[in-house]
Amino acid sequence: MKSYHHGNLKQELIDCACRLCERDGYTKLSIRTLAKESGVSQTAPYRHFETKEALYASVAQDGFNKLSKAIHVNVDKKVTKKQIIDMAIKYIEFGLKNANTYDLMFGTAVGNFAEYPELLESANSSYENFRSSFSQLANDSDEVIAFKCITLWSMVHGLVGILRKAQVVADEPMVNPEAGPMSSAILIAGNLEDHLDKVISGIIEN
Amino acid sequence: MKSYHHGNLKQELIDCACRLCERDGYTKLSIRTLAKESGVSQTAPYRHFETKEALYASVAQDGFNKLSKAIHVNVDKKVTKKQIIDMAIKYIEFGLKNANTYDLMFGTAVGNFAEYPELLESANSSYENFRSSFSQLANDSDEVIAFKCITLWSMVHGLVGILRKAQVVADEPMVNPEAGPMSSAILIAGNLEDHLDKVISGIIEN
DNA sequence: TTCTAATGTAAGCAGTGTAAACATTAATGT
DNA sequence: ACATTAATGTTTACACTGCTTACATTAGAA
Repeated sequence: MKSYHHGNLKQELIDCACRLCERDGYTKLSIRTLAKESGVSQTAPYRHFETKEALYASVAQDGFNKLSKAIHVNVDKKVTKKQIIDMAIKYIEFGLKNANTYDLMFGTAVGNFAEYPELLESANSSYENFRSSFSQLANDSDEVIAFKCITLWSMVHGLVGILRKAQVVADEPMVNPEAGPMSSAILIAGNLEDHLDKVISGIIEN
Repeated sequence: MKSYHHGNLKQELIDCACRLCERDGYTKLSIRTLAKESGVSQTAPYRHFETKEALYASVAQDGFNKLSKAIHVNVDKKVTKKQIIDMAIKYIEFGLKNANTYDLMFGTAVGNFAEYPELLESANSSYENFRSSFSQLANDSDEVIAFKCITLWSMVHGLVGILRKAQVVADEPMVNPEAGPMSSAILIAGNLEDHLDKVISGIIEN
């Protein structure tokens, strides 16, 4: 005996979309299957998401919230370099374990975050905790800290992208493991903490 | 008086796809419009590309070839740090000016490069020139050089991604320019050479 | 010159995002 | 308490997509 109104459709759609996006990649997600999965007509989702991009935005937002939790550091106590290294590791792990969601967060599927204020808010706040943690490490001006943060973030963000490609190629036994940049990337993956220690030290001491 | 056979369809499809992918993003590209553009039936492209992904692979390969040219450095003469900085700038410029193609090269649209040997070859060779240039800068072991290369590449690659997001957000006047990481990224963009000098020096001297 | 492989076409399937018109119900104002 | 309105659902339909299958044409090898 189900009622005409679902009651909690929007959230169920988001949850379902998060699951499917992460499992199959956002490209494979269709609004129709999503609706079917929630036992609702094909076009019902359009009452809650104007376009598919808006749905993506919600999934991405959820991703940023999860990322925030994953890398969070208590900034009330003095933050150590080790904590920043740990943060970087957690970030990379998040990117690798939630690869498909990560695409949605940092790819082009959602063109302009400013069109989705909640998404922008979540994205910014996941960065803010990182920035304020990092700022405790050195006595730099705000501007210098901003530079260093972007540098570190770029590197870690770039590593996620490269390590993912490396994994794919490495899983393919046809490929000569000596060739190309990917084998080097694999090296780093096996030695992540040491590597990040060096790099982060380099950035801090500029 | 046009003949039944096109004569040069494959190359024309690739060229056209490159143009359209860069203009509108690869998501917007359809095989049908591509066929129409080349004055050929809808299914003709399938004689040259088994799937759409195979077509993407060709576009990506073309992208890597162009990237190689854009960042190429003569390794016969002694390579200087300034040349590496220049290389990084050229790389970033390429990523920003050919943003949509860059997506295809480094995103997930082409899942496994190993399935497209020519693409893998082009991708690897664009990295190889960078690596052999960089290796002239310091007297490190191959392994240390590999680490440093990946570090620098990650950072530059990450910067492309972040600067792109920053541009989008910055072009949207609704957004408070003081908020979030993107305004910091913009700072870096305006001061790219200095920034890269510092970072690259840091990586070299580890 | 014949045969075959390469390359083109036509028709059609199953699936997509989304718009428009309509149905049902929850919320609200009197 | 009841009428009205807004929110949320359904049906139908359009234009588009990637891709398959069966068939047509032609270039190049035997």
